[in-house]
Amino acid sequence: MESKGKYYITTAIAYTSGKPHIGNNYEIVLADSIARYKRKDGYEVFFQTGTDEHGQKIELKAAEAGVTPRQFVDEVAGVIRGLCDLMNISYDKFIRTTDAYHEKQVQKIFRRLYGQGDIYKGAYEGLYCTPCESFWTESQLKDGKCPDCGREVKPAKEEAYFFKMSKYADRLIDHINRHPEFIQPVSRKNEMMNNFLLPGLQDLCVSRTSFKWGIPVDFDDKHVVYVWLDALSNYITGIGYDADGNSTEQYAKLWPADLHLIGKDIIRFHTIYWPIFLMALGEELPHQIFGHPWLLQNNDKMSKSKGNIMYADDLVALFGVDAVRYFVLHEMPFENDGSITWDLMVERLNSDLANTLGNLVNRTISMSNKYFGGIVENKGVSAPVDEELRAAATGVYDKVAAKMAQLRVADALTEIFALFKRCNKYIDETEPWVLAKDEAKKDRLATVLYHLVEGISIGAGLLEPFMPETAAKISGQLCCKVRDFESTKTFGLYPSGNRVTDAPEILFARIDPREIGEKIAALTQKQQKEAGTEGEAAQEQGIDLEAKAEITYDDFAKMQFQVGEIIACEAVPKSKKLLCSQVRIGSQVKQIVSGIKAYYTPEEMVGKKVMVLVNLKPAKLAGVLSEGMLLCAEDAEGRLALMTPEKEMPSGAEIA
RNA sequence: GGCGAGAUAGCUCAGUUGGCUAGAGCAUGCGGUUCAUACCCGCAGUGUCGAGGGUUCAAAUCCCCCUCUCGCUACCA
Repeated sequence: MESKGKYYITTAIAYTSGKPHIGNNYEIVLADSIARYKRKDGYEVFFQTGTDEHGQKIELKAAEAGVTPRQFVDEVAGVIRGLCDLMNISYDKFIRTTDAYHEKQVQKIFRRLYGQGDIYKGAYEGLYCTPCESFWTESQLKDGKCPDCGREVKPAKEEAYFFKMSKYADRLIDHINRHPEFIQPVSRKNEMMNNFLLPGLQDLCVSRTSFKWGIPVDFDDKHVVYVWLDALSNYITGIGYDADGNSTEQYAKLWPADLHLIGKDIIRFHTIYWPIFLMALGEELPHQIFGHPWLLQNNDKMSKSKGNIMYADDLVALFGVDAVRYFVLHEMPFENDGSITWDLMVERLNSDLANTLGNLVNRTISMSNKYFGGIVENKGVSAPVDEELRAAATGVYDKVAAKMAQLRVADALTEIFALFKRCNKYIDETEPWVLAKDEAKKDRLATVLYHLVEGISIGAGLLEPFMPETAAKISGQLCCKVRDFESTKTFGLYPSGNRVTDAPEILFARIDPREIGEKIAALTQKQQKEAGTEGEAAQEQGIDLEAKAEITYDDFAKMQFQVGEIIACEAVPKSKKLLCSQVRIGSQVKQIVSGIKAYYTPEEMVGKKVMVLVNLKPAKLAGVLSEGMLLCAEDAEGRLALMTPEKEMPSGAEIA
């Protein structure tokens, strides 16, 4: 077949901090389907995926596990790659950000951007007062001087490198406006424009000194390269980019990427920072970035303590690879988050895979064996009903192509299944078992079965990119090759006189919801047990913060913490997140506004004893005066928990 | 607070530039059939198309306003 050109597709690389769940694997199945489809459609596809392996979080997790970061990421990257293989992902390249060629290029890229002035050395956390040994941000300064002692402050020694984002902002805005397809879905484009580009881009800090597990800046080895500059570069280093201008032929051929497939949470990095890095390097921008929605369970994020994490390997063990592929592809809408529940999955698999498709193949083959000893022969005795089947079958490719052009994979699948449904209907219309009773209609019967086999064969050919194993199984049972796309447009290519298998295997067994329910319950329990036992100790995902500058005891002593009792609380009108509390501290009552409405109702606030920062300068929030701060702990998802004394303490008690 | 998206049958959702009895799939009920994995085919539904107002010969579709969800974002002390 003549090549339609190259097609370079990537997924986001997976962070090697732990085993990914099905919500993460969804993306790679989607990418794989697109890659397989394009390949089969005549493109020279290059499909890259991989793992993102640097960062402080990994450094800490490795320490916790008592291994080196390298050992840790080797282990997790192996698990991730194993899941890819399990899901039958047809990647051409699996890149790891710890690969030597990648690290070397990232260093070169950094050096080059520094050399040309796009990256400059600055101070990360503002200004330093030497006598006080304190860092200050500009907003903290008093008349440009140390708010503490009133002396001059100097730029900090804790330096960092920054990238001049603003320099390229206009060009990027222009590019986005000229290429409406650049950011998909379009609603995301508006978010990026309105929230970041139009208000003015901040320069981005692109190095860290607070941890070591990263790619060192080669001319200043206190610093490691910021993980995003490192990670994003994989899209070019993986295909042979060289920052000194000696990029490979493969690079010349493949870049720019045709599609970066990513989750909606990292759209900002891919549609703003990445294009700007590329501009600075003088490289072309990728054609399209698609931020897909999430696969959620009951509109809930998956978590171990809820016991509702679905892992690809568990699902595959329960349902099989293609059933899982089918489910995630079919259930994912285009723009909104998709939901996944066990009930939904069982229902889908039973109705679409077992009933519509599996049973169709099974009944067809079984009739061929019963009536003709497995020989499928076109005797050419046609009837008007045949024409509809023929038209339906040969028209599916165009319909699928139209959907795929818009990356509407779920809709493409629906088109293919419409053909299988049409085949089932055809059986009803032609009633082979009636024909079989009449010797004179034997040739008509043969023709009908031939048409059916042909319809199934075409369907299988179209199904291959999405469910490769199933397509192979069907073709195996029909004893023919999996068809290419071109041959799905012609009806009657199944070799007449061919013999199908005499022992058809069940393609997809029906699932008994009760039986599967028990297995699921076992999985849930196992997860909760793990979360319960290990969760409190080492297994708990720790949270790491950017290290702040050291402070003295005097700094600490300046803050007045006391126990406060909430005596009244109400929501702040016109605000989404604020609660306004009246807090009794000793004999005085302060009004304090806090952004915790999402986690506490005003009713449950009342009566609580909480930790209050009392001597904070009052400020207005949403127009309401706030005279202090309620202290909260915050987890990785931003959930908040008020700090309360562990034993009963009177209001006003000092916390020190 | 700013910007944006959405609210359509029991469930998941489609509904192009306004047009005629508002659709699909699944689930439900009834009928048919028996080759097949208690499967397949047909029929039937029910819907104040979130509330209210307006433009129009005609609105789920355009305008205004309201309610509620959701996303991104903010110096939420």
